[in-house]
Amino acid sequence: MTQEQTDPRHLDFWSFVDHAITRTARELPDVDRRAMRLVLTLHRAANMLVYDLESTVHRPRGLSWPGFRVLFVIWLTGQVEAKKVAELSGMSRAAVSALVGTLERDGLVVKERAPHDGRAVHLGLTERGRETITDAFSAHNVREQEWAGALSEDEQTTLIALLEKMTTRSTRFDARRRT
Amino acid sequence: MTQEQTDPRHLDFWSFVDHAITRTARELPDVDRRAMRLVLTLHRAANMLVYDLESTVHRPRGLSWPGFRVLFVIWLTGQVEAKKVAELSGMSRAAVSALVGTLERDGLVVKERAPHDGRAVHLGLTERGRETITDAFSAHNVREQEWAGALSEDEQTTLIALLEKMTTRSTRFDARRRT
DNA sequence: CCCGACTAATCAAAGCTTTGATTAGTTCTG
DNA sequence: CAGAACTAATCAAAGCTTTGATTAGTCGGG
Repeated sequence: MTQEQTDPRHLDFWSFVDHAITRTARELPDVDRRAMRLVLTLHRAANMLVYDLESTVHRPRGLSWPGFRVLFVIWLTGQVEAKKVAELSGMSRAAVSALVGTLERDGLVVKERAPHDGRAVHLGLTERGRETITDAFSAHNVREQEWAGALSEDEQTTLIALLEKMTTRSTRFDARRRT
Repeated sequence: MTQEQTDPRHLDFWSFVDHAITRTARELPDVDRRAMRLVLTLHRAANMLVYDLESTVHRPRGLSWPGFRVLFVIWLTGQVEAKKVAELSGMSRAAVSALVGTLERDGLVVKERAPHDGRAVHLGLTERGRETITDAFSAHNVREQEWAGALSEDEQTTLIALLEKMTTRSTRFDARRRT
């Protein structure tokens, strides 16, 4: 019932995925190892990337990662409804609402009632918001290039295509999305 | 200075990446579009995957995504120090400490002082913890297979290889990692 | 033996996220 | 035109995350 335990002391961040797959397959023989490795690897890659970008680029500029994302969306769309920002950034409306609170307090975003709909709020950047996002995005892209540079251009193109294929096909089995 | 704004109302979650790249390249001509697309696509894929797994598999079983990850690591390693769990799961020690608090309260994890080091805490699963993680992981893997099934086996293998290459090479430019 | 350096865990404060309820404003329908 | 149905935003409560400080225990050198 209880699995035999090997000594975990030799494990580290890098060897953990292999260990996890081997051991899980022993416990649960029906497991699809390839799918398991795919999800573990994808999750880990995204986490590392975000942690690195946030700590080297955004926090030093006083932005959080979600704050950067919201600012980025508003920068690219101009005046937008908060609802749209939530949809485009993949966040919940409540999260955007809270986030805009701090961005407004920090003088990066302005909020005003929409002219033809008393419920909606239109968001826009302040001058300082614009300066912040262009500076942050430039540094962000430099760092992105370091990450992408681990792969050849063809490899990058392939990776993008595979990720896009996986996400667009996820609608076929009704993957849950934020509404 | 201020960019001309197109009407953002026609934009949606799927078209946003293309729009973002086109518009950013217009504003900041030096941007590397491929690197930009890579990071946007990777981040989005990982988010969709986690959101789907968490809402269809884990929340219905009373687990959060981070809670699942911690339980998973303890399941695979047996008795471990909290520090090791943090290292293997890629979380901070403080996060693990807080998370273990709720997992212990929910009767899934037990905490005991390490025999030969009065500072360390050893973590283990309760019987209920073991039942919970095996049930959750089985459902988790079924769902993973749906995601992976969007790609052929060769494509899955390629995707895994590219992600691994990118993450292992990230050490070459000193990507920040949690310590 | 004891002091200083180190290390494990936890705490504290601030911020972000989630779901579900609430408030306010709009639109459809009879 | 009034009420019902709907929609945008916000609030509330609970949980997770981060960094930096604190507490407690270990260990090596003088």
